[in-house]
Amino acid sequence: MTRAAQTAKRAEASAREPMRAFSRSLPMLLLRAREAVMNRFRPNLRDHGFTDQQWRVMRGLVDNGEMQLSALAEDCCLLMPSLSRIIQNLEERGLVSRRAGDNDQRSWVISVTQEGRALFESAAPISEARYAEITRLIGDERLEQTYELLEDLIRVLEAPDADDAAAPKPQKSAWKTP
Amino acid sequence: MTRAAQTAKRAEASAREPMRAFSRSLPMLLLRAREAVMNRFRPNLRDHGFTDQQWRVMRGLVDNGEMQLSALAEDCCLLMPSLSRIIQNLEERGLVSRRAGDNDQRSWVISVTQEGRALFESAAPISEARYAEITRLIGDERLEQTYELLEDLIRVLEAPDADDAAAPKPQKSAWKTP
DNA sequence: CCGTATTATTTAACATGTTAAATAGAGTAG
DNA sequence: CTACTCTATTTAACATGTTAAATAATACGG
Repeated sequence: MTRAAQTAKRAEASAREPMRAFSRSLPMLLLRAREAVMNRFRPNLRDHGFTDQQWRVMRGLVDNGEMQLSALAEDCCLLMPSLSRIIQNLEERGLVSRRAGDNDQRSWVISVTQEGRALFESAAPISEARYAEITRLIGDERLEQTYELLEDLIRVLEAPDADDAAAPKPQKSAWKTP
Repeated sequence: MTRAAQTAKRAEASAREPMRAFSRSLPMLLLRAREAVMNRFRPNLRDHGFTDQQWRVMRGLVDNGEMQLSALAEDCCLLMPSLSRIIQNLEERGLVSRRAGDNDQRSWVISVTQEGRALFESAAPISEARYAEITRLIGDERLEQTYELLEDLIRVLEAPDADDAAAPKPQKSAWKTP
């Protein structure tokens, strides 16, 4: 049976079955896949003194230059309370610095220091090599398919349903019932 | 340009570029995809008093019946220290119980209590409905493709490389250099 | 200009992730 | 049987995830 035929057969079967087996459910597969990927990067990150999240922050800042905290949180997929602590940590280690926002005294703008950039650059080549290794193991074409499916998945699920099933955020100026 | 052609073009390009943009890298896409999926389930889980991980444990136990702690950890993708605390919590709430292993007094065997099963079953239908909703939004065929790609990804990355790049675990009876 | 609502960030409290060390039972060579 | 080694689980310590509340600055209607 071809792969396409297998896919079609399962798609047909999915209408009948109550829920996919736990270990093979979409949430578990995404969790295991991410763990499998991160396990390829972690030894290098740890060797350079970074947690996963600290590395995401450094990477975001190096890629984008100085950023406001809330934008950095969005970019790194971190909640503000987590990012707040992470920045404090990185700041104490002299890897990032902050300045007040230009037009808004509530906001902070974060950037990497020279030391931060140097440490990042000492770790980055091995991370790139790991990424190339992963690409080689999966194959370019299959990896591209994976990118596209995941981006579609994110786009579809982050958009609110027509019937508001996912508890949509209230709009900025919510009208009140008269 | 067809989707396949786009895929091929990007695959060709990937050999040149140093690393995919941070926000669209495989680790970030997997993280965002999982968050997007879990956000569909969380409101229901919280309504019933479960964290993500507590729900995984309950689901694993209901699916598989009583399980040894270490097997449960593997099944739920949890580290033993985390699972140890989670079981203590669920035990205090009367949702699971433990007994000593049959042949090994070090091990514990965990099972859901009647109350645990009842609470699980009160939350499960809405979770199933959410899964069906996600399936509808993505489409059966694309979801099946996603399952296959993720399972491949996990299988390939969890297998140790030929050159042991991912720090393979030492075998049970490691021979010593003579 | 004032009072109020809104927004950016931080803090608090508890659950989990992560790594190392501690505990205790099981297995094994001698 | 004893000493040594492994193995299953727990504890400890610190970082992050998550939710609610606190702070402080901004925006806005009147």
